[in-house]
Amino acid sequence: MVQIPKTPPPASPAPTRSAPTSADVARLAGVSRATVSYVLNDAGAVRISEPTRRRVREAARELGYVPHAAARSLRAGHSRMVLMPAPAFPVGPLYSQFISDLQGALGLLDYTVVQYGTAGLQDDEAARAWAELRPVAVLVPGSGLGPRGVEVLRRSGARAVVTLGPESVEGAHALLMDHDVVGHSAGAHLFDRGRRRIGVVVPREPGLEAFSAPRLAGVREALRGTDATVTELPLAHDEGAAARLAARWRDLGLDAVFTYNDEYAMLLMRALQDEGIRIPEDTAVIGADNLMLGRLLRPRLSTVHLELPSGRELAELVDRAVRDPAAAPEAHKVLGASVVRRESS
Amino acid sequence: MVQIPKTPPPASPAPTRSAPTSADVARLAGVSRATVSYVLNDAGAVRISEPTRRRVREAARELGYVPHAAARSLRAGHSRMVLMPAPAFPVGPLYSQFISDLQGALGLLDYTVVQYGTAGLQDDEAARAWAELRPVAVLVPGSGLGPRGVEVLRRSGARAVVTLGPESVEGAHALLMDHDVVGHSAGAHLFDRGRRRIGVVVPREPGLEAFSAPRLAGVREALRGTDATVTELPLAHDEGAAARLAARWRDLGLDAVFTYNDEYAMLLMRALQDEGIRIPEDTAVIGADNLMLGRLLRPRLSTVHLELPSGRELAELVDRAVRDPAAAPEAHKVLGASVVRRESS
DNA sequence: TTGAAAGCGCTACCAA
DNA sequence: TTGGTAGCGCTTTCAA
Repeated sequence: MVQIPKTPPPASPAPTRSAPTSADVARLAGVSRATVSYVLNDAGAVRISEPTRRRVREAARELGYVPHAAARSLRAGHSRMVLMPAPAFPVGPLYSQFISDLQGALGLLDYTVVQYGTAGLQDDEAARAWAELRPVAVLVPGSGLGPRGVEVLRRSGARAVVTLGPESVEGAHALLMDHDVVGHSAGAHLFDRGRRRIGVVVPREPGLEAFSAPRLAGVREALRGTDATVTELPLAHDEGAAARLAARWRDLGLDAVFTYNDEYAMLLMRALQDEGIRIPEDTAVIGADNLMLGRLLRPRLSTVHLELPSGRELAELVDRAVRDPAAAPEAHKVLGASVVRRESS
Repeated sequence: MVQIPKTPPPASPAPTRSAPTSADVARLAGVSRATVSYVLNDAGAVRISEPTRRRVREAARELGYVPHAAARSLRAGHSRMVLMPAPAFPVGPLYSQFISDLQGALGLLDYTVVQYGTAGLQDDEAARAWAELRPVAVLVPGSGLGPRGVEVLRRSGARAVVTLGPESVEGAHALLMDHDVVGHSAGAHLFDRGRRRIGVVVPREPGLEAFSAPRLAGVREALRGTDATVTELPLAHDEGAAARLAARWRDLGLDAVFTYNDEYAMLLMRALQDEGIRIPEDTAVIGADNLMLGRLLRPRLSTVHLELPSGRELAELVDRAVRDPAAAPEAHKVLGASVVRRESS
């Protein structure tokens, strides 16, 4: 890093006097703290004269008063914070978009979404860390939360715990996103296209098993009882690995491959084409996630389009659960999948 | 959404009795709240007998006691929360990775990173919302924070405010990530390769101006005083737009193009190739961000590799600033750029 | 219409 | 070695 000298060392901004409190505002406005609270929260029950209101607001503005969320929620006994663990590794545009939507939708319902950076904590440990913040609801993607974690969160006052993952957890609401439907769609599609010796790419990258295993299982399921075979193809997301796999492609004798997602499809297609294998004549290829890049490949990539729940739907589920925390946990199957056939299959 | 009936409506998990407090633990263990606090925080100054410790821990475990972060930090007068706004739109793998690293590094220094979902709040409004949480430090990417926002945060007790963006803000530390170096590298490279009529893709997507404008400016800068020309090419990230741009490519008479990043490069390359334009013979192409996909394109994509600061470096800057909040804000230029030449230029 | 004061859960000082 | 207690900043009930 290159230090850039600031021209005039700016007067250090006021020797870190601590933050103004409502008492400071009260003092400056010449009223009590209660009055300050009434004014700033637009308390309906109490009538405060207009001149007083003005004085209070003025004082607050002058001091740069910002209420202290911790104190407030301590007093109130609850908050409107919805907590999610921050993803530990880069996630695709699909999921990012989903999070954004969800944040927006929950924001409309006056919740505040907070992504908590849980670096390396495991299960119950993580649940405890989250519970310390006393969120009103917790949303957990993946399968990192067990029944004990759910229990910890509920006992600490979380009125809704929602998992987004392959299976439901005792005591928690569940948005079942079983990725086997993705594999199922892909497998059925390839079978319909007359393919019988079907490869399935399984990423070697850690953290992806949660998705890859069900997708593989879905393919198997779709082909159960047919004469088609399924071959598992472990593959790291780098060129070398793809080239090595492509080199033994003819020996594998596959006539189709489901590549886990569009990015692995691009990787593998490139390697196969460099190897002289024709797509789709020799090998049909289908990806998943319906990313933009699939349309840019040649041949254009067939893919499985994922239908995630809308942010609004999930936000409403959370809100319902918060309002009636005693209700039995709901479990919803929310992952839809549809094949987008292009040229590669 | 499809409702899946749970087989036995599970006994609603204990009529939401509220969370156990340290007083509950004390009562159960037959000690005072002070003792509970000492034991659970391993207070060094005080010696508690082993049997007592055991009783306290046992009681805490039995009740599922989790300390209340708000109460704790209210009492302590500070927290170790580092707050960042959650990105409002999907960001690339580069930035996601950076955030992850940063979270890890700050975690090692015992900070907790929280991404705050600031849906639609603007500037000062957002700053105030963040300030309510009384974070010890605030990290703000982009240019959404003005001097007033910084002031609000500092007055509310934030000991470090760090901006990650094109320019430094009065009162805040700055990690200057001026993307003009990216454009500069690209422009210089294309010039060195003998190109003189240079196009620069400018994404139409909102939210990207913060990056695209400096990248464009960098190209201009690199070519200032030469005989080369720079042509701005607005482009939306979809096939149709790319095809339309490609259709008038020959009229544009460009012999090189810097595509903003690798994804737009892929989009445009595909459209150009479909139009029969040879790369790099007719038009040289260079992207940026050095994504995996560039290596998979044919011809292989030249790109500008971005050197972001490591998470550890930034974490240490934050830590320094927190420890000495009175110190004059530092400004560091942290964005490095180097050309990775492949086949497309 | 406004103020006094209790108390949310926690920690740390001082006393026993 | 342990307990009592004040007080962090806020809201809200009760009194004036």
